[in-house]
Amino acid sequence: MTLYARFADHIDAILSALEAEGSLAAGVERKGVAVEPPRDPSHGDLATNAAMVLAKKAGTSPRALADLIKPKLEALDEVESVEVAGPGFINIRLKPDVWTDELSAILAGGGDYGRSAVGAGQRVNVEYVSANPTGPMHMGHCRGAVVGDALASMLQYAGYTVIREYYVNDAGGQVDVLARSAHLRYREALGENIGEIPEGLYPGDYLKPVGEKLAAEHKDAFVGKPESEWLVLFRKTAVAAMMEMIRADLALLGIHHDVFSSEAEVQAAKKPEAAEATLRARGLVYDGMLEAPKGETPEDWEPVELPLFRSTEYGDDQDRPIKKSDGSWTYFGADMAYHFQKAQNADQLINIWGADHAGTVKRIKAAVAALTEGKVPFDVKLVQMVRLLRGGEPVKMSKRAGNFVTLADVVNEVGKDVVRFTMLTRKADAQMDFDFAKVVEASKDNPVFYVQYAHARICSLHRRAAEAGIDVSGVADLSLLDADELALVKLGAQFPRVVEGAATAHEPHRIAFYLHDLASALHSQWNKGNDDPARRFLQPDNPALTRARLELASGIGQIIRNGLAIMGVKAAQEMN
RNA sequence: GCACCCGUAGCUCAGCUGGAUAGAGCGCUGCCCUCCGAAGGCAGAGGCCAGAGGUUCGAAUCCUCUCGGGUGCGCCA
Repeated sequence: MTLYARFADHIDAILSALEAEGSLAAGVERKGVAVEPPRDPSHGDLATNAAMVLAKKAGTSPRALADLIKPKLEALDEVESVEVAGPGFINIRLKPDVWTDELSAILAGGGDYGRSAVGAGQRVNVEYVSANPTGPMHMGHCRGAVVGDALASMLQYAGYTVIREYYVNDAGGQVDVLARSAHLRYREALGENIGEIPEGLYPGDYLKPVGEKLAAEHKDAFVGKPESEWLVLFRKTAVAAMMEMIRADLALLGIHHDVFSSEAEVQAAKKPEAAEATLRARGLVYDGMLEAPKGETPEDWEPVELPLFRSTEYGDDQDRPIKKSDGSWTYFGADMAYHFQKAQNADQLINIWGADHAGTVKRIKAAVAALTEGKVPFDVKLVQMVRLLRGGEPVKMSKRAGNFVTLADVVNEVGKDVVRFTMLTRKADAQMDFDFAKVVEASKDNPVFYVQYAHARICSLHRRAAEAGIDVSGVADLSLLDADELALVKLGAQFPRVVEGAATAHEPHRIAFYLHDLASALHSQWNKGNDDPARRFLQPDNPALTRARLELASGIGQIIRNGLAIMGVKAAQEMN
């Protein structure tokens, strides 16, 4: 239980006591009452808005209610002083030993400090990456991969049971193109001169091994044969090869999914039919005319009758077709069934999608709401584009030539940890620049470096203490820590709160920003030692003080490690 | 035409699901730096949170409208 949760309970108990005494109207709704660290530390350690939130409903004034709460808070062991301020805030200052105890709790908790039970074991399905199996991962996929993976880890840390899932789009036209491209490479492997790769097929060299494999296994059995004889086989083989490649690329980033779901299997299992039947029975699927798109109507527009899902019922702009005029499922028709399948095995769904799919969010949300009757919360996080730069200049890419920047290239150049951290230094829905030169820069304006450096400094302290022969054995007397040092503990003590907030908001970037703040505070404390040697962590003449300060450093280091672990980044022991 | 995302310091961005005097880095100005670990430190200037209404004890945050940017918009995936 966090400090904040503990005080929320205290406040709750105090309000109940006031009700029992008759000094507060009974049964007042307490929603909205919060205990938070005040923005300005001079206001104290904790603040509650209880008096302001409840005053009106209780028919009293905020100050009057605050004055009733104040003495009861003052009576608590942990509380040093209480002030009523501003419009009715109650500011609480805690005794120093609350913070030294918290430091002990950090050290005792170790890698588990900051874990939380807010998730209460709820099953959350996080679907991310889901890149089409038509080639290697490129940088366009990278951010979603990292955000999704960090989000999944963070949810686990916050007490959710997480399913990491990848949806393999192996049923559409694109994988047919892949199969044809593979057939070309197959003929090439058999010695045929295939010349230029025709427009519309995948030109990448990565299909050569697939062609070679097919040639070795089937000799010339499918040369000059109609598609109907080989398409299914070639598609299957090529998709499997692509997925193997994609998994390897993801492994470079430390990403491993629990479940790979195949669109083709969803269709083969007749899931779309089942979803359609369910919705038809409730009048949510009907056969109707698709409206022409608004704005400029295309000249070749022809109204056709199709089975439509009544997504307008759930706020979409238009009802959406679930089948094409040839009777096959639309992407949406299958995706709807797929989400229904996920929802049957989870209490909550999260999708990480590229921002280019923003236009389809409403319909899939509508589908999930309809199929689960609103019982399964479903969040779609849109991840914005990453602009690749090198020294401020945009990196040139041409899709046609197939020379896009691959994820593997980037990871090999700057390293997994740098990629992962950098991808989390911005809100997911904000655009981001990724500059090869800047992300590896050893300077203060590179948050990756700044956080790692703080951790490395902490590690070095322990090495230095040993080298200097300072005796740091025995139990540390944490009461030797001064106010500035305790301020560092206070910031560290916010970690559990940050994790909970970030987890419930599905915003892993908050961990990165928090770690930057924490690192900044550590560096700042460190720098005080430059002007005043008495404030350095290592005090050769004072082993007891050194011991206490090393504990402080260890605690901060632990939190940095825990935060980095959520992000999937390894903490550096030293900088090179 | 419609929908979605966005508009916060000169620049790049945070802002803890509605809290007190709106923050950080870069850049700028002025001092300081042979320091436990170089890859700097401290301080200062800089804002009508795009604009206008509304909701309430209280709004950068929620609602409506306007302006300005980005993206998407047929049975594609």
